[in-house]
Amino acid sequence: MKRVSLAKRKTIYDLAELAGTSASAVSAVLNGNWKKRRISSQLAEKIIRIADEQGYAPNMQASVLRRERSSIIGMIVPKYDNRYFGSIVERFEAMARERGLFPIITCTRRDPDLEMEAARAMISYQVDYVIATGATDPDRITDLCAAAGVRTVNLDLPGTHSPSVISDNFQGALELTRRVLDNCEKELARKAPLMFVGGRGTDHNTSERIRGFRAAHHEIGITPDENLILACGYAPEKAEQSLKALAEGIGELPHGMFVNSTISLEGVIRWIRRSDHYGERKPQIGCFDFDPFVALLGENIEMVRQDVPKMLDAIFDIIDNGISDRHLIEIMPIAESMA
Amino acid sequence: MKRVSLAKRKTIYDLAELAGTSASAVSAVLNGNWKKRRISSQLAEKIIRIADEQGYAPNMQASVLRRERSSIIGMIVPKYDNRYFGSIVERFEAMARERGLFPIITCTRRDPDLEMEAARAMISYQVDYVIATGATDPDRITDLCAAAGVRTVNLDLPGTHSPSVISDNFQGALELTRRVLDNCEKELARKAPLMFVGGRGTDHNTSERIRGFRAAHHEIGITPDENLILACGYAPEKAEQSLKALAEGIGELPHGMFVNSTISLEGVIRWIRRSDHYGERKPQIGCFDFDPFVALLGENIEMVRQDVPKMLDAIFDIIDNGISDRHLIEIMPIAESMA
DNA sequence: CGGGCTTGCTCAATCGATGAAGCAACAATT
DNA sequence: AATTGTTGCTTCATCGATTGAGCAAGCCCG
Repeated sequence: MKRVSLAKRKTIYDLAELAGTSASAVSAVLNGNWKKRRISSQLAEKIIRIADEQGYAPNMQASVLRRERSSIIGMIVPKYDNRYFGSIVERFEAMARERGLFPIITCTRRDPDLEMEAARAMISYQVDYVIATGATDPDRITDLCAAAGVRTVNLDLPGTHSPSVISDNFQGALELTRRVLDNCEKELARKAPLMFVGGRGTDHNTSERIRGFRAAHHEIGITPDENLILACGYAPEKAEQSLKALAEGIGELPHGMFVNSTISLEGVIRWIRRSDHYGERKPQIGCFDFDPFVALLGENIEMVRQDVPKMLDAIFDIIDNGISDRHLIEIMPIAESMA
Repeated sequence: MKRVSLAKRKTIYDLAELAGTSASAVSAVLNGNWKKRRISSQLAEKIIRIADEQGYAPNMQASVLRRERSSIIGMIVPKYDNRYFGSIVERFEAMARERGLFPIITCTRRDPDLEMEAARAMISYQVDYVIATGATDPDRITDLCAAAGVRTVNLDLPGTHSPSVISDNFQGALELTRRVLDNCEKELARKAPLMFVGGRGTDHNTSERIRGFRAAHHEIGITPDENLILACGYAPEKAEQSLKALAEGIGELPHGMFVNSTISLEGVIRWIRRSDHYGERKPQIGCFDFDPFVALLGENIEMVRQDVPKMLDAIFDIIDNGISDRHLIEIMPIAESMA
């Protein structure tokens, strides 16, 4: 394979020579702090013109190496396979760029080792901040980063060693469960406990949502059935298998269910279709997370949408103000009414 | 806000001092090329132990500054709001990491200016390669990068100044249209032309898909109706509006349609629900792109899934082998049968 | 006309990692 | 004993941008 000889990149020294001036003048001008350095506006204009003509792009490695701060900000994210994380990443990027920060994002597929490796890589690239989103062990990440002098914030799943921004899982689940219970009662003309499907029983979000799920039952005077709580993981297959096993075990399933994520919902809907357990009379569903296609799936599905804009406002509030108290900010999710 | 005094990061000089050796020995050992540099394995072990104890993380900015290659690879992507781009990004990251490359991803929201700005930023970070995915103007990106000695490959949408990997849009659309035509014929007991909804008439993919759409009509001896081809952009709202306008214009719409992306499909389904144009008898739909929830939406929807694994294999084949001929690789998408 | 101030620059050290060149110590060979 | 070779390091220049220190020229003031 022939390697095309590629253009040598221009440096401030090249520009300095072309402008008949010094590299430090060029640097000062292109940084925008030439007023402080008392460079004449004539020289400044000339340098800017030449830089433009030459298509100059600064070498950020050199710049970052020399500076105190890198202005690089890292985000760790579990998956790109749903709208929730997709919108988090998209908005994060935009907000970082607005602030003159360069975002670096890494997808760790809920793998604790990959999370640590990603954090280490980010440290090596001198990030100023790491946002750990939905991390399996946020505190390990925080500790690793802290040792390198890198601040962290947790998003979606909370940690105890750095500030965290999460959804108000209890209130959100309470409200969502209320709606599903209500829909069921209207349809069946009696009160009955629901199922809970998906998520990891060990993670904060799932346990808070289960707490809200229980509370909504108690509110209307019924006792949730512990056997109907299936925190079987997030994967669609897991949800499908758990429902299958439960149906085989107890015969008829409840007419309503709380599903812990769109990803789990995928498995739930598939099982409903395949097994035809419910026949014509579709169960009432509440999904903790929003997807536009789910909204189109039928009128029997309620959703809450986690408030990504507010969550990221809170994240950048923490970052912009250099807050490091280890507190928890909970953002109320939004109930989505069917179109 | 009190600023916690943060740990000073360890450098190879710190490690050298601790090990009673020189920085270059430390560098050689931690790079793994200490055999070439004839460092004794005793010293190597000692240095590795100390680096471990100290939680040393190399400064990649310094490293990249010094090296010839950065081993950073950039990807530009339009959106994170669908499974197609989500899986592209997720797989790209994994494959880059497998090769010891550090991936940097930027979402440009189909904004040509943002695309250029993102490319410039990547050049500043000394990326070795840029993958321009679904770029509105891939050739401008290629030219900008080429001027800085950065190679590019196009993904999803082709360019003419660098190699491109895209779906076989013609064949994919041909096959998808065949299926929908066939489904329609079975239902109506007669042949009739379909609608085409979504995409930009100016982009290569859309025009190729329209060509396939037309070819499938001709194959069964009917003429596609040019008035039924609505390349109205990708946004759901656009699709919804176009359908509304068309329905008002011509009265009854065809019983089948080709939808150019899941994002457009969102608007299509919403319009079908809201307008109740089709009543009980749902239209036959073919969607160029896959989404698991769409698969659950009903039996009247056919989809083709673009073959992301094969596309990325082709991309990395080009990268690994340093190919720069400006050729076009077309990957056949996969027909998804309903569950 | 000399001292002090301002303006408008340049010089040179620095950030941390890398690797070519060099050097000391010892072994092997003639 | 002198030469050559090998082993196992160290030294130092370098990558490109940044920035404190410094310096020359011009101006003002008493």
